[in-house]
Amino acid sequence: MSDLEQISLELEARGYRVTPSRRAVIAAILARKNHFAADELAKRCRGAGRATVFRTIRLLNDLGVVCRVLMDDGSPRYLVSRSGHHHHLVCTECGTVQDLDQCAVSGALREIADASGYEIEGHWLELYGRCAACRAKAAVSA
Amino acid sequence: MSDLEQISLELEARGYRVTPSRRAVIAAILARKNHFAADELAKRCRGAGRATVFRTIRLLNDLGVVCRVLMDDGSPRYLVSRSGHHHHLVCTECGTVQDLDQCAVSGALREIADASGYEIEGHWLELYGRCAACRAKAAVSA
DNA sequence: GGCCGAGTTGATACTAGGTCTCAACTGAGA
DNA sequence: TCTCAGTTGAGACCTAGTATCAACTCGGCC
Repeated sequence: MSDLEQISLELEARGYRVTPSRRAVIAAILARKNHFAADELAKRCRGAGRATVFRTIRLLNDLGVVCRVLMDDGSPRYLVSRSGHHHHLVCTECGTVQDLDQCAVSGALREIADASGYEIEGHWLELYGRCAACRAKAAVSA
Repeated sequence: MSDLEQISLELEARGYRVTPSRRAVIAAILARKNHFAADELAKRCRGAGRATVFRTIRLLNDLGVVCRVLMDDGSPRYLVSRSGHHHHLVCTECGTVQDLDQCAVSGALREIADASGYEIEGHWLELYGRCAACRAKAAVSA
């Protein structure tokens, strides 16, 4: 079963209609190799209007099909990603984004909660750096 | 020495002029008890235009006088805060923001760097939860 | 004092990244 | 077939800024 079909089934299972516009947006998203800006997708995606593209991205975000990444310049991007709680490693050179399996702060949260009196409900973490490939490239050219 | 004077001196030391507009923006910022939106400040601050308010906030951000906090709904706010690397604990109920002394991820970063091959250069972390006061209030009213 | 030039200002236009509105369309079920 | 909720796209609008540019300010120099 293709990813498109899988996502369509997921949408139907949640009571959403799988319309041509939504299929177009999903196909456009799946065609992207790495992250994308919502507006850029709206421009490329001839099969759906801007509002529909934004709505569909939000829908897929709720479904856990895509997730939002904040780049180091603060601009938001979207990424086809696994669902559930995870974080991202963003390469500041080539822009690739890598999922992080473990949650780097889960251990520290309890400590912080104890110290501050807060009941911590959520957190937002992005890591920025240079990926192995870019480092290797830099080492060769240096 | 008042905070306003201290910041003015800091600006002068860096070669910036301390103009009436800047003093008005700084005074308006210092008058805020908690975080504020840049646009909201621009509306309240009669002594300076919108562009100047945004420029001054950026300047103070560079100086480390204020810092940017991302609320849990994604909207940016500014906060008079200590300079240097630190994170924030945002109360999702009353909106107060508390500085976090320790960096919760510094320990985990090396591990992640080793596992991923990334050279980690920076990170962005915000924590969201309910502060002690809001929890106490909820416990009483329950 | 007058001049110069860099720094600063505010109005305004513009941009990115979205959300809201609303009339029109669609499609599943009665 | 009718109905009605879900969906759509155009376009207006919003927030959070940045860019532009002519005008202003101020310190230093003659």
